[in-house]
Amino acid sequence: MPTNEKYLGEFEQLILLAILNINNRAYGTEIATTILEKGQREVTLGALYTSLTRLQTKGLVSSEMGEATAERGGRAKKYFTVTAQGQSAIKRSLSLIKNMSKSLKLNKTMGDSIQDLTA
Amino acid sequence: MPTNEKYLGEFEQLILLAILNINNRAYGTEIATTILEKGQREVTLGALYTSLTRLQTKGLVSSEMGEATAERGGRAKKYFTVTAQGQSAIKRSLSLIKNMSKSLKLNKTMGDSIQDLTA
DNA sequence: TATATTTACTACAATGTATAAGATATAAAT
DNA sequence: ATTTATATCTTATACATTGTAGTAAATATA
Repeated sequence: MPTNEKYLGEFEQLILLAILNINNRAYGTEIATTILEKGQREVTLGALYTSLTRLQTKGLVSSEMGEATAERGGRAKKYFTVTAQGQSAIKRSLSLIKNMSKSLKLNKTMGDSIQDLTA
Repeated sequence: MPTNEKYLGEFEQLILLAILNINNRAYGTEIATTILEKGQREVTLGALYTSLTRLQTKGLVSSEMGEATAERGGRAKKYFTVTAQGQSAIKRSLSLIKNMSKSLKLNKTMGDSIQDLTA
């Protein structure tokens, strides 16, 4: 595989999708909350920042420093944005799953679920 | 997370979907070919068998030994089937991605792609 | 100074991937 | 018929990448 077509883990997918859901310029806690609400999945901030750093190293997200929280202060926020390369990566990842899941012959419960995804 | 709700990697997803595409009772080479054709992605057999063994350890697939290839012979095939637990896992995994990708505000190219996936 | 808020560091577990070796049934050769 | 060759398939081993969490560090406001 070419360098820019490397494997994208599920957690990385979730993070990219969460940032896109926030419409970019998203910071740690905000991303974690989005994944919890939309993805029904808890994440620890340590795990999240580790992945964000790796995604940035791979050029899939960029970051810029912001301000501290207004009410109570604290450390400055770091805002993340999905790069064009990141969009290509998530797009490719979703297409792959779509291609593999369509036209499956499954039991009813499973079939409905897949149909719901690809209909 | 409970034990049966552990993380499912992208490659593991592909393998489960490939076996389902074959309608179960699928063996190594056959699975690799399916992933290549439907997923547009090459896999080495070594990587595949390693993952299959792990999936079986987790109870997501079961296996049974079969016969050798008719024309040319060789080692006996090992047939894999997705278990009920495996079906639940892939279903959960696809639902997660669906929930995270719907109602995204993206650029046109990206938007069309996602819409195509979740419409 | 105390505390809430957020990020960075460190370490280990799980998953992805490939190369090489092993096993075995048929085909071919003599 | 026995041996040798070869195609077919699986196992074993090793290392890279990604997932995850606990803990420490930084810093603005109360």
